[in-house]
Amino acid sequence: MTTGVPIGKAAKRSGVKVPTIRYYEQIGLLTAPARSDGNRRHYDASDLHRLSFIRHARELGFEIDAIRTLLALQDDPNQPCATADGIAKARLADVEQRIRSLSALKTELQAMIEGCSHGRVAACRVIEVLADHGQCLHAGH
Amino acid sequence: MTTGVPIGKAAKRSGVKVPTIRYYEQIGLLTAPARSDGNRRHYDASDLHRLSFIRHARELGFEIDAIRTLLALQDDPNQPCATADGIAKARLADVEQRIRSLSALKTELQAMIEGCSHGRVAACRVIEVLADHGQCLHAGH
DNA sequence: CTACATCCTCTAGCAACTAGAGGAGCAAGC
DNA sequence: GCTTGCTCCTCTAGTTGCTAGAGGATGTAG
Repeated sequence: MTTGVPIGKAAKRSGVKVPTIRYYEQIGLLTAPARSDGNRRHYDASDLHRLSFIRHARELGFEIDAIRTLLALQDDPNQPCATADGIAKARLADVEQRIRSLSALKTELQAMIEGCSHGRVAACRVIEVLADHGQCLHAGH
Repeated sequence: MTTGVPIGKAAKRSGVKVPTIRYYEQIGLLTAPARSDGNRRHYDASDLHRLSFIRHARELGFEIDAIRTLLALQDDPNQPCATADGIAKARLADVEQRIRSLSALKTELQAMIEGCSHGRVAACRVIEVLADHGQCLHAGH
C-alpha cells in the first residue's frame, strides 16, 4: 500500500500551488493530512479529490466561505441540495452582473481608443473621457 | 472666495469615500490638499476634478499604478499620448479576456443549476461537476 | 452652551494568497 | 559513506485596495 504523495506531487496533480495548499490547511479549508516520519505531509486519494474540488470551485470564482459550505455538503450527501443550488445561483447572478458592466467598459474603452488621434495628451480622449465623467457613453457606473 | 470643501463634501461630490480619499493621499496618488486652521483638509475644484478622474478610472478597472501614470500625463499635456493610449489598450485587452472567461463560467454555472434536480446532495449536479473537473463544458480552465 | 456631526491620526484587519528566510530531510550518484 | 541538490518544514511579512475602529479634536446648530 502507498502512503500517499508529498505536497509537491499533490500540487502538480491538483493544480493548486504548494504554498496555497499549506494556506488552505492553515485556514481550515483542508483537514491536516497524515505526516511521514520526517514530518512531511502525505496526501491520499481523498485529499487530492478535495483539493481538485477546491481548485475547480475557485476557478469558477466561488469564495472560500462558499467552498467551505459546499465541502460540508459534499460530506453529508443526504442533505437537500437547495443550499448548493443557492450558492451556485448567487454566483451566477454575480457573474452576469460583472459581464454586464465589463461590456459597458469595453464599449467605452473602444470609443476612447478610437477617439485618440495619437497626437498630444491635450487632444487625447483617453484623458479627456476619464477626467470628465459626463462624457461617458454609459451612465451605468 | 471660498476656501474649498471639507473631506465629507468632497467624498459626496466625487463618489469616493472619505477614508479612501485619505488613503489616496497617503499613497501619494493625490497631493495633500490645503488645511484649515483646525487642521482640516479643504479641497478645491481641481482637487475634486482629480478625485473624479481617479474614481472614474478605478471604475473602469484601471490599477492605481496606471492611474498614477495617467495623472502624470494629465499634468503634462505636451507629452505624446501614446502612453495613455497604450494603457487604455492594455485595459481593453484585459476587459475582453475577462468577458470571455466569465461567459464560459456563466454557461457552466447555468448547466450546473439546470442539472440540479433539487433533491439530495448525493444527486446534485452542482456538487458533482465541482468534484469532477472532467465534466466541465469548457476545458479552458 | 451643549449636543452632535464631522473631522483628525493611528493601527489593525479583510481576501487570498505570494515571497522569502533559515533550516531539515531525502534520493541519487560517486 | 558522503556530498550534491532538490524538496520539504515553519515562520514572518508583503501584496492590492481599501475598510473599520479607537481615541480625541473641532465645527456648527439650536
